[in-house]
Amino acid sequence: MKKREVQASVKDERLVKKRRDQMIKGAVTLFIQKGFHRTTTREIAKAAGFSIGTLYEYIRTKEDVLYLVCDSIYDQVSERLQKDLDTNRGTIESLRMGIADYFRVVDEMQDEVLVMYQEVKSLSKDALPYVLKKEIEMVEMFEQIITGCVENKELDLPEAQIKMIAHNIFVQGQMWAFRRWSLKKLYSIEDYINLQTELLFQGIKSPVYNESNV
Amino acid sequence: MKKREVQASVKDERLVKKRRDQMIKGAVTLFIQKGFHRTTTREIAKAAGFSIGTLYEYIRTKEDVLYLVCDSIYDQVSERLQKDLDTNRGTIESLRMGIADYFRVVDEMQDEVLVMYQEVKSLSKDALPYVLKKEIEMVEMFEQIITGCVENKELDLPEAQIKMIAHNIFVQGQMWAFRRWSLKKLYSIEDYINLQTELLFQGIKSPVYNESNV
Amino acid sequence: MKKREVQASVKDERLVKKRRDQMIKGAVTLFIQKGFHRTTTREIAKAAGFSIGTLYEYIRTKEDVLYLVCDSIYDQVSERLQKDLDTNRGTIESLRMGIADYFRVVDEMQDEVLVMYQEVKSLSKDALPYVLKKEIEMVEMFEQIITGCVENKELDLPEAQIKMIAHNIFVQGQMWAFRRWSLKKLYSIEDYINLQTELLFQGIKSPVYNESNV
Amino acid sequence: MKKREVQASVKDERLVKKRRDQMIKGAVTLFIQKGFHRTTTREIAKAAGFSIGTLYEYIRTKEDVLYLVCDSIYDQVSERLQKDLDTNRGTIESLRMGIADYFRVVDEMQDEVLVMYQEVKSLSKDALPYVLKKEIEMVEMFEQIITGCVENKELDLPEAQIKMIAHNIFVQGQMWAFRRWSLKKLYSIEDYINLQTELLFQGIKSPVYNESNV
DNA sequence: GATGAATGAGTCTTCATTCAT
DNA sequence: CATGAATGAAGACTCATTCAT
Repeated sequence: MKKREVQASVKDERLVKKRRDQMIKGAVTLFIQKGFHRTTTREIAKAAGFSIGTLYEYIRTKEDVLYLVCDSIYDQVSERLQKDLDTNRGTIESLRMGIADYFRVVDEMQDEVLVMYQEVKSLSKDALPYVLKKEIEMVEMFEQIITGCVENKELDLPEAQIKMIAHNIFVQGQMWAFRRWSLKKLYSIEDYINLQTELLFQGIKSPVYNESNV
Repeated sequence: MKKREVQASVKDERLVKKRRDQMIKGAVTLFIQKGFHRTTTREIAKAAGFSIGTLYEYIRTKEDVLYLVCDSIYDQVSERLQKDLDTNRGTIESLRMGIADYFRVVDEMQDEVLVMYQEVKSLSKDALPYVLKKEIEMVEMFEQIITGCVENKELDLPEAQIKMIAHNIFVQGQMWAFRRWSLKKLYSIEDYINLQTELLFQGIKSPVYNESNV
Repeated sequence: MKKREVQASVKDERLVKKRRDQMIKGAVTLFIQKGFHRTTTREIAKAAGFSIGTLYEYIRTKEDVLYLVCDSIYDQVSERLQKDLDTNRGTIESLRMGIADYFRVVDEMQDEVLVMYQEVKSLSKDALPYVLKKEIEMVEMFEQIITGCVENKELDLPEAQIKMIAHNIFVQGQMWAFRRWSLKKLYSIEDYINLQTELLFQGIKSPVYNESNV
Repeated sequence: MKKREVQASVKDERLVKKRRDQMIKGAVTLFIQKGFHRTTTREIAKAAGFSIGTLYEYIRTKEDVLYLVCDSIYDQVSERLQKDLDTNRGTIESLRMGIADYFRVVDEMQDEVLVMYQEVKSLSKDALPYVLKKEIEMVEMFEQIITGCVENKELDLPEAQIKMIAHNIFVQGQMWAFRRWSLKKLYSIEDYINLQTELLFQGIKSPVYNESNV
C-alpha cells in the first residue's frame, strides 16, 4: 500500500518536506498538551513558525496534519525497529533484543506514541487504513522474528500462538506509554523489559507443578 | 474517593437517574460513531429523546455527559467483575474464571469499552482522577485474586510480578475491544480467552529448554 | 392616566397584592446587584419565596416585574413627598422643606432610586409612558410649590424659570443616588441639602458685581 | 490611568482603528435604538459592515464593544471641551463659555451621551473604573475653570461650593440628553443654556430680599 | 511562496415561558 | 393555586478555510 498523498500547493519537494517537518514537530507538542481537537490550526502554524496562510500551502485540511503526525511517528518507530531486527535472525536472542529495543523506543518516544495512540481514531475513514497498515506491519515484524525462531527450532509454537504473542508484545510496548502514569511508579523501563520478557518466556510459575517435576 | 457530583437543576432524584440513563445510552451510541468531539449536544439530546433545554436540566456542560458515560461503563464492568470474583477466592481456578469473565464482559460491552477507552483523555483535569480511580480499582481486583493464590501457595510470585500480571490482564481485556478490527479475524472470544490464559500460565514453550530439563 | 394593568391568572386581589409585594422586594435587591437583564425570572421567583410557576401566575412577562418595581418605587417616593408638601403651601419655607424632604427620601431609598433610574429604559414602549407620567407628576409637585410662592409674592419668577428649577431640583435629587460614588466622599446628605439649597437661592456670589452695587 | 487595552487578533494598528471606528459607529446607533443588552453581536457586525467573524478579530467580548463606545464618546466630548477651555482662563466669561460649549456638545451628541449614560452600568467591574475616570476628569475641568475665577477674584466661593457647582454643571449637561423628551418641549438648547446660566449666577430672585437691598 | 484579514457555518449554553400534575 | 420539568428560540463566540495582496 502506497502512502496516502497529502496535497500541497507548493511544488518544491524539498521545501514541502522541510515545512512539513516543522509542522509535525510543532503539532506533536500541541497534540500532547491538548489533543487534536482542542488544538487550532492557528496554533499549529504558530508552533511551526509560519503563518496560517503558509500552513495551508502545505496541507489541505487540519486532518492532514494529524495524518502527517501519525505517519511520521510510525515511520520513526518502525525504522528504528527494522534496523535492530535485521541482525541475529531466528534466534531467541534476537527476539529478546527485539522486544527490549521496541520497548526502549517506546520509552524514548513516549509522548509521540501516546499522541498517535489516542488520536488515530480522529482520522477520517479515508486516512485510517493507511495508518492501520503501519501498525499491522509492526506486528508482522514481531511475527517474523518469532516465526524465525520456530523455523530454527528454537521455539515450538502453533501459528495461533505466534500471532497472539506478536500482538501482546506490540500492545505491551504501547502500554508502557499509555499507562505510564501507573507503571512508572512501579518499574523503570529496564525493570519493565525484564519482567515482561520473563513472563513471556516462562509464564506463571506454579510451585505445585514444579514440585511434580522433581 | 467519592463520586464526582454532576449538578442537575431538577430535584427529583429518580427522574434525574432516569433521564441520565437515557442520555448515557444515546451518547454512547453517538460517541462510538463519531467520537465525543464530533458529537453535538443537540444530537445527544435528540438521541436521548428530549430537547436540548431538557438535556441541560440534568447536566452543566457537555463534558459532564462524557464523565457520566465513562462512570457508567466502569460501574457496569466492575460490578459484573465483583460478582464473579467473590467466589472461589485464592484458587488458580478463580483466577482463570476471573480472566475469562472479564474478557467476556469486555466482549459484550465492546463498544462501551472502546468509547471509554478512547475518550477518557477528553475529560478535564477535574474529572479525570475520578475515572482513573475506577481503573486502578479494577487492576487491584486482579491483584487481589493473584495475591490470594500466592497466599494459598497455589502460585509463587514476587510482588513486582503480581502487579505486572494484573496490569497485563487488564490491558489484554481492553485490547480485545480496541484491536478487534485485527483480532476478530484470527480468534473467537473463547479462542482468545484460551490462548491468553495458556500463555499466561505456561509462557513460551521452548523445546530446547525442555530437552535440557530431561 | 390610569395605572397600566398587569394581568394575573389568580383572582384573589388580596393574594395578588401580597405575592407581588414579595416579588417586588426580591426583585429590587436583585436588580440592584446585577441589573434587570442579568437577573433571571428563576432568581426573582426564588428571592420572592415561591416557584417559577407561581411567579407566572401573577405576571405575564418578565418586563411586568420591572414595571411593577418601578411603579412601586415611584409610588413610595411620591407618597412621601405628597405628605410633606401638603403643609405650608406657598411659602419659601415650604419649598426649602420640600427639597430637603425629597433629598432625604432619595437618600433613604438610594438603591431603589438607582435601580429605577437605570432600568426604566428597559421598559417596553408600552409601559414606559406610565412610568414617565409618574416622573412628570413629581416634577409638577415642585412646580406647584414654586408657583405657590410666586402667587404669594414670596418669589418673582417667570414661567420658564419655574419649570427649569423644578427639573433641576428633581434631577439633583436623583443625582444624589446615581452619583453617590462621587458625592459621598465630599458631603453628607445634610451638607448636600444645605449646599444645593444655598446655591439655588443665592446663585454664585460675585464680589465684583457686589462692589459695583455699592 | 492608562486606557484599558482591548485585545485584537489583527496586528495592523491602523486597520484596528479603522474597523473599530466602523464598529463604534454602528453600535452607537443600535444601542440608542434598543440598548446594549437587546443588541446582538451579529447586528453590531452587520451595522459595522462586516461579518461576525471579523467583529471578533477586533474585540474579545461583546462588552468590549460597549467599553469602546463609552470610551470613544467621552474622548470626543472631553476633547472638544479641552479645546474651548484653554482660552480665557480665569474669567467669568470663560466659565460662561465653557458651560455653553459643553451644553452644545451634549446637544450635538445627544444620542451618544444618552447611550453612554444609560449603559455604563453594564460594564464589568473590570472596565468601569476606566470610564468613571473620564467622568471625573470632566467634572474636574469645570472645577478648574471655577477655581481659576476664584483665584482671579472674579468669584468668591468656598471649596465645597466649587465642587458642588462643577457637579451640577456636569449633570445639567447630561440632563439635556436624558430628559430631552421633557425639556425639548419647553426650551431650545440656547434657551436652556441661558436659563441654566442665569440661575447659576443669580439664584432665585426674591423680590422681598431685593427690596431690602435698596 | 508567504501573509493574515475576512468569512460564516457551527457550537455550546441560557433562560423566558408553558402546562401537565 | 402551586409546582417544576420541559421546551426551543436565540445569543455569544470559535475556528477551519480562503484569497487578495
